[in-house]
Amino acid sequence: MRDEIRRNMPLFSMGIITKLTELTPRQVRYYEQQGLIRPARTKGNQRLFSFNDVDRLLHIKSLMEKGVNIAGVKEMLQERDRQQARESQPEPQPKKAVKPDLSEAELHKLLKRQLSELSYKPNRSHLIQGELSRFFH
DNA sequence: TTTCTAACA
DNA sequence: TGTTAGCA
Repeated sequence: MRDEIRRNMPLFSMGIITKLTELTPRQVRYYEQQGLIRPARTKGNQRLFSFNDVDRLLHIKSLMEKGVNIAGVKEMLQERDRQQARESQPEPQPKKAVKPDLSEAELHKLLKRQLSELSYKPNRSHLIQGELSRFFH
């Protein structure tokens, strides 16, 4: 898996990242504070982001745009990290329908939790519920 | 010129 | 989240 090395190679400055993701530097730094990403640093303490960081930031952005809060985003990304860990490590067990079912179920849990939290926000709640309703048949 | 940290009318 | 101050 030398592809992982490429994906994690620190390449992009803050300026490139903000253009690539359309996030503000403030937002990017805040997400780092929250432990959502951990970019490398230059000798001058400048952040250097990898393709993986870009990926995560875009993921974060899309979730935030749907009204998911930081806590929710954290859980979603943790779930993504768990799946990646399982893919990198040899999984000697059943080859097929185990991993997908589990992650799907957990995803639903998380979304339900989000939905109940959002119900206290009279403002956007109807929009969010409309977006998320397809997960609860 | 760009980015960093810290802090707030 | 925005924005600003003061550095490197």
